[in-house]
Amino acid sequence: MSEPRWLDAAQQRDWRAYVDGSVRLTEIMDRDLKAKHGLSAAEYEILVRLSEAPERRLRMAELAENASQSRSRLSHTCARLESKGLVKRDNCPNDKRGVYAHLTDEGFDALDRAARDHVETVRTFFIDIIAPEDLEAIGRAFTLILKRIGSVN
Amino acid sequence: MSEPRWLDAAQQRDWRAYVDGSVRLTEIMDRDLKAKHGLSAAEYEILVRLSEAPERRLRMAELAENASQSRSRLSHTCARLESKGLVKRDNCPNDKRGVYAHLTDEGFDALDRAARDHVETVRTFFIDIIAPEDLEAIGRAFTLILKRIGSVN
DNA sequence: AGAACATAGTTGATGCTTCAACTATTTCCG
DNA sequence: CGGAAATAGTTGAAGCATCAACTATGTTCT
Repeated sequence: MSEPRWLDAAQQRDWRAYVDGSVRLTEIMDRDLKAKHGLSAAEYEILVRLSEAPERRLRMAELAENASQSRSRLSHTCARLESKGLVKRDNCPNDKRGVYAHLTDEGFDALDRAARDHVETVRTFFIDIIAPEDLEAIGRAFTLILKRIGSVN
Repeated sequence: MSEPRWLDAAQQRDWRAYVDGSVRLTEIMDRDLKAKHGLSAAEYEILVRLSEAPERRLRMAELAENASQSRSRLSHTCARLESKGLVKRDNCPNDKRGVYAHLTDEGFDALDRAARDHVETVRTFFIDIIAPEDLEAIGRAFTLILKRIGSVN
């Protein structure tokens, strides 16, 4: 067991800023979405991904992947969304194990309303206060992180 | 109700990279900490903040603030940590409403062990793959976000 | 064909988070 | 002083996430 390679002062400062900032940012956005539209972040993310899919529908596994959720979590959340009438699930004709989740018209409208508020919050607490070149740096960094995580799983 | 100011393609790309990346990064780190040391991220964060405080103790409210947790959540999590013997709570002599949470020796050791693994994970998925100047950009950006959020509450 | 294995998705139990309500103490201010 | 309001912290209920177990179907290989 070798000595750990501790972070230097600058690394620690930046890492901490990220951890604290992202925790609080997430909290604000979740609360906002819930208060104004009754949607959890997980639900919102599912609606977004479905809205962008061809014919506004996706297989459960693909939806789980896109929304960065476990299949179990997706099943539960989808059940809730379905009971709200925002999503509907149908059997897949080709693969009898499969299920398509698709956005209902009502779901699309709910998403549209939520997204209009959401983008303002994203601007207020993220986009509009970060220098464009820093935003690019964030994009680069987290794309790398995603790649790194992908290569592990 | 005016038209929303939608994000342009680059902003959307960077924002999405951040959202997806941070969700998956958090997930990996939480899982790692839980598997190797039986600690949730919330528990770990509390131990860290206590370990850095003078005399390794803090008032509950201050600890909640430092660890970015609600007081309610802190109460629950502290109760769990206390039952594991990692933290102890005592009444505050000055303020009879107040409570000090302090790290036990056992808690300090548990944190030390966890931190040694944690720093490696942070390096593997964050520090070591991000260009230093991009890391600085992240530090700058999230410090601004924290300031922005702080000025709201 | 058919046995072994892999994949798709769901379910229920357990545990953590959130929210609102609550007690107790302290501060503020007429 | 003394009542109103603010602050500290806890609690229990309800909601959401995680985990392991499970059913059902599809794929592979001999």
